[in-house]
Amino acid sequence: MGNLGVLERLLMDVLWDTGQSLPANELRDRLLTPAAAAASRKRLATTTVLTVLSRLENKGFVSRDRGSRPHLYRAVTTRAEHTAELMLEVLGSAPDRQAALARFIGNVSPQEADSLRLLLSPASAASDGARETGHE
Amino acid sequence: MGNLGVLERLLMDVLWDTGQSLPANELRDRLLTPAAAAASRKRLATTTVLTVLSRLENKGFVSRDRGSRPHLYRAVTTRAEHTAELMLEVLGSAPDRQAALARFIGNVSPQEADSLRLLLSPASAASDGARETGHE
DNA sequence: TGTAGTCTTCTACGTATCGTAGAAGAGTGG
DNA sequence: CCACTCTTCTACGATACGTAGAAGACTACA
Repeated sequence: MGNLGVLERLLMDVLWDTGQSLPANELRDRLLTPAAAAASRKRLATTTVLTVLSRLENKGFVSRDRGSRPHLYRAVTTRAEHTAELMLEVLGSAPDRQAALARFIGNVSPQEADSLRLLLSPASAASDGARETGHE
Repeated sequence: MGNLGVLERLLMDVLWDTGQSLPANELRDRLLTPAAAAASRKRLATTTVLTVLSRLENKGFVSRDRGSRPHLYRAVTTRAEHTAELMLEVLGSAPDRQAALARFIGNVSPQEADSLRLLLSPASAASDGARETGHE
């Protein structure tokens, strides 16, 4: 119980990219946008999108506003949260977390290593941490 | 192209736990060992194990010594490598890596944060890095 | 060297997930 | 109340995976 299919992920990416609540039709259209269309897609039926959105809702990735008439969908978490969660999940599934972390660190890019050092420095260690990195 | 099914993973865990090359039957038996049997499993047919091992071989997770008569199977990578690779893959799939890393750091346990600091400290920054953590 | 026993390969089936979408029902605006 | 839009239900094909039998390949011993 974690990962997403290709279309599911594509939709999440659209939702993540716009921070907004969008109706299914809008989402369908944005799947043709250069960003998403990288995966060379044709126009999908609206019902297809709705089906996938329902599945995403069940999985807890999307919430839906049933009040507005065309229902509005939005991502429940941010992409960063999702990514981090996945990483933690992977890490958690290893009995040898230390070793895994070592390997991980040994393979991130130097810039990322720098970021990590910064993020780990006492200054930024505020309990919640991780709020404003502001890139995107 | 990355992840493993439950049984596939169970087998990999057995292979990772023993560093050795093992024949299919031995692997079958070790699936009943407390460690693996946590997933409450009954004894599997040898062919089942062989099928899964073949699939793992195709996926590049396992290599097989066809020279020995009962073929011998061993893990191609270590679990730590695998875990790290997965983590990197997840991280790589995020356009906002910085933010993802920030979230990640914000949620690892304090001990792990310590480990990370250590791993990132100049002392251990030898190019290859990450070799001897020696835990397992 | 023939034969029993072991090991491997091939083939196959059931289930879950996911992409895909039509058909029919529910709600809304005029 | 009627046409149109939106949603829900149902469904089908593909793929991955757990599972294993049947048949063929190989080994070892008599």
